[in-house]
Amino acid sequence: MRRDSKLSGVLHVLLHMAQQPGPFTSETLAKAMDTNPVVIRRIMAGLREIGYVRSEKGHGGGWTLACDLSKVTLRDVYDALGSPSLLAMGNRTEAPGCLVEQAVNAALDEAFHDAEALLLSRLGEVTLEMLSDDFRKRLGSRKPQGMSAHRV
Amino acid sequence: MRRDSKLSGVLHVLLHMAQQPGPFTSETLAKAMDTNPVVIRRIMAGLREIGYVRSEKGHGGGWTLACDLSKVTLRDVYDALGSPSLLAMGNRTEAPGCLVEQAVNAALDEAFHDAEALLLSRLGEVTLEMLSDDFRKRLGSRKPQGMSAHRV
DNA sequence: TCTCATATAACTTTATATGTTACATGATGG
DNA sequence: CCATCATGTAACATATAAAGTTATATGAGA
Repeated sequence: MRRDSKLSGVLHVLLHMAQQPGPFTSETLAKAMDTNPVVIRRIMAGLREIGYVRSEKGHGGGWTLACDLSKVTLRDVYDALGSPSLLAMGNRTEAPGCLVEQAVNAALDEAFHDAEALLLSRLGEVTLEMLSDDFRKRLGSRKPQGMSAHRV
Repeated sequence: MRRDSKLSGVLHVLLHMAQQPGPFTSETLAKAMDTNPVVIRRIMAGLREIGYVRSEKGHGGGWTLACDLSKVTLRDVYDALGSPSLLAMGNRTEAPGCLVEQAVNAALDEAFHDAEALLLSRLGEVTLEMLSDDFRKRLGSRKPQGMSAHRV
């Protein structure tokens, strides 16, 4: 199954933005992400509605961070994307008349629910700031002489 | 994203088979599952290789359970299906040169891994026999006067 | 008013789960 | 033996959704 990588993508964008003051055009971000500007606008739209980023049109426009990185968790970002389903597996039918299937669904649902809850909880423990710090640490150990530039 | 329902489907088949002695033809099972016989053969192939079911050709042939239901867990069945990926989300790129993406991946991977581990652990706690017992309990409370037939 | 940049709808591409058809193989019963 | 039944499997078709692309509208500077 093709795996949704919007969360991974959005975090990538946000972290890039956190390394230097904005604004960043969709085209710039798209190049860094090796994708299309429209894709960037699409995944950023949810974040804008919630106020994590702002967008400006025209000359000197683009995307700007508008949140406290230490207060936004990966869970928050996930929710801003519309809380897409986390699991690649599901029940064959959700409200089956077949009692066998009901028994199967009940068992699977419990396991699925627990796993989802744990994942959301873990995402809620990590802030964007923690990610940014981790990035800078990686940058430091790779290029001890400076940290103004980094490969995309 | 479309969710994989092979596990749900296989369990459904196995539980149906557990309610009465076999063998069952792919066509019979397909009707009960509202799908195609070839689909049944496809999802049963993995189980046969591991020895959870047997298949016989020709007259009187079909699929037969060949395992101790109390010893086979949902995790075992999942593995027999080839251990398909459990999560609907993944990293944009797995081995990125970008340090930002490495930081993102590291954080997500940890959360993803923990959730997968929990899910597998939960699946490992449930045996086919437990599911079968649960089914019979549901059947009993719905049709107290007998338990030879059930809706599909 | 020209250029830049976002906003968004519509469309295309790609991946993959699922469904279907066709034919081969082997087992059983007459 | 040979007709029938059933699995085994490859090949093809369909459905759905993620991701990419194109086109056009809108608004903000210079």
